[in-house]
Amino acid sequence: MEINKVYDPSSLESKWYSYWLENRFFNSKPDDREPYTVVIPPPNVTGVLHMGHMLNNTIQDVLVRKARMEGKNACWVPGVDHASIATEAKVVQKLRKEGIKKSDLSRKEFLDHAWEWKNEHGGIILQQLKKLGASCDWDRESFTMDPKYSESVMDTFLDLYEKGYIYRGKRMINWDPAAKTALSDEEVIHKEVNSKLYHVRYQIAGTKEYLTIATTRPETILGDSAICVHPDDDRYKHLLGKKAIVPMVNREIPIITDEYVDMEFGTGCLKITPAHDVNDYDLGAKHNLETIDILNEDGTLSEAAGFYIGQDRFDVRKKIALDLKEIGHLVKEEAYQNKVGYSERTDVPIEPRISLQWFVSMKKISKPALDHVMNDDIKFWPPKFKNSYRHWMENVKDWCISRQLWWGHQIPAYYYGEGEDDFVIAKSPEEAAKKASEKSGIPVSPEHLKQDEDVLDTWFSSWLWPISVFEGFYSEEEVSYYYPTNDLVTAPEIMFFWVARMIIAGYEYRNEMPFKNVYYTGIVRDKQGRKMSKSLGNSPDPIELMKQYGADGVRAGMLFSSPAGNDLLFDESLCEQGRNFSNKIWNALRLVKSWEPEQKEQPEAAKIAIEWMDQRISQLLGEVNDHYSKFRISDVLMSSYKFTWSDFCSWYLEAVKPAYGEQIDQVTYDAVIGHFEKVMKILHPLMPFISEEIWHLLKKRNSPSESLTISSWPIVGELDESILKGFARSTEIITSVRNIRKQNNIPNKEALKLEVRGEDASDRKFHCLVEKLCKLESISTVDDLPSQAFTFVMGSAEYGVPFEGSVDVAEQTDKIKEELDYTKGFLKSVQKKLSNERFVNNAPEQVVANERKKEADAAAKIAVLEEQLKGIES
RNA sequence: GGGAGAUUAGCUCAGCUGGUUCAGAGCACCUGCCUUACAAGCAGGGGGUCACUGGUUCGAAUCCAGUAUCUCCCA
Repeated sequence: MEINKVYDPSSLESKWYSYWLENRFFNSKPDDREPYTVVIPPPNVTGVLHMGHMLNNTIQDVLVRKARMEGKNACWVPGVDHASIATEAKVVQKLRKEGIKKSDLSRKEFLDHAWEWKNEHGGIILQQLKKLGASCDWDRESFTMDPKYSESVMDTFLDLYEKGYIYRGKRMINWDPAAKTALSDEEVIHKEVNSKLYHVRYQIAGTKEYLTIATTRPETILGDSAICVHPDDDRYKHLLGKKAIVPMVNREIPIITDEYVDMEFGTGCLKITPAHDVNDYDLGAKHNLETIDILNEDGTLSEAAGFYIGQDRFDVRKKIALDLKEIGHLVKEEAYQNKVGYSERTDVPIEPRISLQWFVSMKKISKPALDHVMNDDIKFWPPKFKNSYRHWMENVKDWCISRQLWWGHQIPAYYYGEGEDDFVIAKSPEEAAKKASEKSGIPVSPEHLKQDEDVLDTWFSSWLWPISVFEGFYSEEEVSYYYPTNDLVTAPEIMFFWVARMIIAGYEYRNEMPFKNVYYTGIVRDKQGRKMSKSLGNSPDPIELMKQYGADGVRAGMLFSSPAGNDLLFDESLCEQGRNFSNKIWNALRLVKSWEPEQKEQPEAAKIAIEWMDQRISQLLGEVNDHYSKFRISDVLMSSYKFTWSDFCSWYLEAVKPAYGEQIDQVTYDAVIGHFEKVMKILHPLMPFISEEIWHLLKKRNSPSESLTISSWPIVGELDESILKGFARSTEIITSVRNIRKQNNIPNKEALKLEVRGEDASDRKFHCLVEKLCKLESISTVDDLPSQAFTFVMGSAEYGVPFEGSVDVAEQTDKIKEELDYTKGFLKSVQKKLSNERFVNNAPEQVVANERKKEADAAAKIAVLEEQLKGIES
């Protein structure tokens, strides 16, 4: 059979992916096997595949494929979330291009457009994941706005409202003036920015005196309702009870005291704008201050401001500074660094704003979620994230869940009157009418009800993900089998947004954890350590990468340097390394397939190599299984990589390789195929495509049921250390002999002899290997090594390669002396330790015994070297 | 401002309860090789006061304290 010299993944990958799908290897139904469940962190429906997804989904696929091979009923549920803000923005933008304004559309018309967009362009990312080899059960694809899913969101809202966890209230919230919606605290990103501190003076009413405040947001003085100083601040004691006059608007506001004020900061005078600052809001409530909302929802100034009406807040900031200067109220401006909240989605500065919103009261409902993580019922990998989780949970704030958007789950609140409390929560207008009639005491018909215009935060639906994807609110059939899921693989960035809330929902609705393990991946950064982002343009296109290096190559590339929770400095050369690895495996196959076995005697070297390979695979499996159990996926890859390249290819295949022109014997051939199969099994979760391809080339497989994807994970056998040690020793001898060849320019073709003195009998078993891999004519045991020889010492055994012609005596002597010096120094340090009574008395017996062995070994080696030296010099 | 973590070879990182896994791996680098699977390769090789300063100990990369630098999270 002709096999290409270079591995070409392009056609093979699509072939195998289709094959897997056709044979429904990824589909799962409850049965009597142990389930292994993973729910995908649903990407944003507007999303396209980026490197973060690649890392995250590679890891999930590795875990899922391994579990599948272990005989578990593996179920990986794919899907996307509806991403209220992002999708709505996308649709608005698209409509604008078509000349349609959102404000000209009815809610229904807008949603029709949105659904059209979703059906045409939404969820591209799921298609892209197939290129990566993701073994999801695609029949289970979920969307957070599917009918059943939506119903569970409504029911949850209803339930939590009835339990008293959901309330409606006027609060200070984070307002996104671009998206014109409220946001939760988690959707605000605090960034350090260079801004200015404006010092503005206010006249004291009825005097010629002034006081000066410092603010980064001078436009908000139009909404000031007090000046606050520290009660102990002697500078201002005489002003208490007086009033200050707000510049420009000339409003008189009280001067009050509160210990909240930091006397050291600025001038020690704090202006209070309850409508536009969280802390000021609290102070305002405490001191019963007027709240003057000077901003419109789009961030322009409102009528209440009195000036600059309709102008943008940032334009006004510049203008008011000039105008204040003009009237002599701007004392100074200084450069200042402070943190400003930005919208996670639209990246505009957030405005704190008071508004009527819906909230989930978090304190009580989140208690079990804190406890079960802290006691490791749910394990975090790496565990260091428990700290920040606890911190967040212990200081959890109420969750603002209403969004002033249309795309999403419309809040099931129905208003029947103008009063703040004139509403009911219901699943349908009919039900609402019934409830409203009861509540108000007057008959209300559905037509008279007005449903809340707002939709729910997207996370209010995705927190139900591990339950709702199995329709767990309506049927036990699937959820009782698949829930709790096993492993969640996600980014630490959404620990609060999502992970914490899923845990809360899990305990609230199933009284059980949603997953047993949470594996936090690192962030994919570029070589310079910068986060990969669209705006920086420093992220490669994953699809292009896969074209270039093969999906397996990219998967390996992602895993090479991704210890759990550590950021990954991505470099394309890692994918290149992955591709090279694919090619290495491919060529190992070419070698094996070039053999045509025949009935003949098995060489001794092959027999021993096979024995060793059995052991080595068992040893590797032990390591790999251990790494998996600790979610050390990059170590799984590294162990498998080194094993395959070095042990399997460089040592094993070379050891069993028939001599040129000869054929291999059947027994060895069968063993090699068997080992190759095991290697493919071990590599399969990491590199599914090439391993499946090779699996089918190694042997004719008669039916899809014999595919690698659904084959069984190999069993770890009993370890025989003597074989592993013996082989390791023989590789050292081989390396030494090769070294002699190299240093003395002895061509490979020239057969050499090796003479040995003082070797253990057990080592002779491996002589045939040494002979073969060093191209030796013979190995013989002698009493004295010839003087004309290149020599080396291992332990107390001495090896020599006899050499015709003259040996450079001086060079040989130097070499031996160097080694002798080192060994003597080593012996001295060991003896020093052993002569220390406190060491001998305090150290564990085993440690002391080890030191004694070191001493004996070193002494023996010194004896050999000294004798050698004598031999040469004589 | 509060908290968490990191600092080991040129780069990316292992190194568990202190002692033969103690100074490691992969990549990069250097030197030889177009050796009949693979130059996307083979064989060999050189690189590190384990950030710094003290302490505990018979013994410290490992434990403790402080210092410096960096990263992240929260307010």
